[in-house]
Amino acid sequence: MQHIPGDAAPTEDITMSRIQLRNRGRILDAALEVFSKHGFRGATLDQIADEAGLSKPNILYYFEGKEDIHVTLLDQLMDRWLAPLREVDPEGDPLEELMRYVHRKLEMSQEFPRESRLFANEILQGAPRIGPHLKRDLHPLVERTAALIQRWIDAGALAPVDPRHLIFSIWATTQHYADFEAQVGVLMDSTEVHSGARAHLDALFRRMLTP
Amino acid sequence: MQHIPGDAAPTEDITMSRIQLRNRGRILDAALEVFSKHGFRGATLDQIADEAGLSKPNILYYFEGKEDIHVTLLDQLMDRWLAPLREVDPEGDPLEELMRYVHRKLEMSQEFPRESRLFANEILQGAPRIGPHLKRDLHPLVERTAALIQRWIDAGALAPVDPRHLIFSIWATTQHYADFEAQVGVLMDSTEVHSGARAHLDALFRRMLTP
DNA sequence: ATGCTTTTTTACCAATTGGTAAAGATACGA
DNA sequence: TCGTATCTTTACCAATTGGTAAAAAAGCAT
Repeated sequence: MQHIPGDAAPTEDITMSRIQLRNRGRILDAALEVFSKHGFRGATLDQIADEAGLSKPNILYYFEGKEDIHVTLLDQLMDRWLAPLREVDPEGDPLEELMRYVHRKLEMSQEFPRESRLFANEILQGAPRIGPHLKRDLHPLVERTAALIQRWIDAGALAPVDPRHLIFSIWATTQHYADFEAQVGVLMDSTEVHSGARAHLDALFRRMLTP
Repeated sequence: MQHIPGDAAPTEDITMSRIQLRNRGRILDAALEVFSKHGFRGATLDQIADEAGLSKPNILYYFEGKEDIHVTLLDQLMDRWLAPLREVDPEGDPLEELMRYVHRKLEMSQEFPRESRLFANEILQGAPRIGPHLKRDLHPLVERTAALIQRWIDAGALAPVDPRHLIFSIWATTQHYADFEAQVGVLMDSTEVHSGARAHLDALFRRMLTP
């Protein structure tokens, strides 16, 4: 009688049946596919329903609406996306910690290109739905990391760099391989992209950061 | 009697009246605004008409349809976008030529953020309309430039880099400031973005490329 | 002014969109 | 196996979408 799925669940899932778990999963995966390809406004519920193998009304049984699906997707994404930055260890070797971050970001771009594109789409369109999220979660995390990098620089463990711009450059170069895949694919044989990118970005940032 | 504007003009404008020139300009500018914000599928003719200060049917008097506007915009853009790469001078000083390219790309990202986002949107969505254009125009240009860079490296004038990945990194880092402006704006005071980016990218690529 | 062309508006479509109501089918515990 | 709660389908909407037909209004050369 309760009909949890779509209803604005205040505390979110108290319990979810196996069917609910499976279908919500299918829907979110289908939505990731469609949203990452066409952006929020360009995606349609029909496309998502088709991709998920469910009827449109059935999808609206599990989610309150198109926006609900999109927001759920972005929320889930944020955690996974910020994790590598959180794992930068203040106690580790500065250069190796940052290089590990570069490599993890590149691997994520290669392993989760749809997620990268979903995020890119949202930011491109002015971050209308994820904006507050960025301010609340991303901003303090970047501040903390920038301060850490600055301390490392002051200690002489890294070459002097603007920490925030460095972070931007890492994001830009790694995500480029996912977000601009259609362009990269035209210009390079896709077999050599992976290893080539790894070696190149390693050299680029190692040279930049070695004192 | 001829009604040139929207009609599939084979050789394009033979002559265009002042009104045609003005209104086509207005429409393309409005369309750039809307397409760059919402992508092709997310943009509507009504929005474009509104932004242009013209009625929807009037817009369809000047262009064959939504797609025609989009393609026209992308065609115009490609020339401007590829110009800096074309201007890399094989006779100039290798390092300074590439640094000049970096700075020009960054300036374009700052001066024409809408164009950058229009392009990013198109690529993100798999380059459905500009794909052939990329293969025909961009690919040979990149090949040529990559070969030039390789020659410079072989001559010992540049540090050894994968030329294509270097080009990707330049594109990624410079366009990031336009395409991800919504994110950059959350993380940095917008007054320091411009000069900071310039100094940072100069250091990044100079360090990377200096033999 | 006149007659012609170019431009703009008004009044429409047919298709697609996100979303709903309610009946029907299915699972599942007692 | 029965009853209840969960899940799914069918049959719809109202709003928006890209686009058209045709009349009305400007321009403009003579």
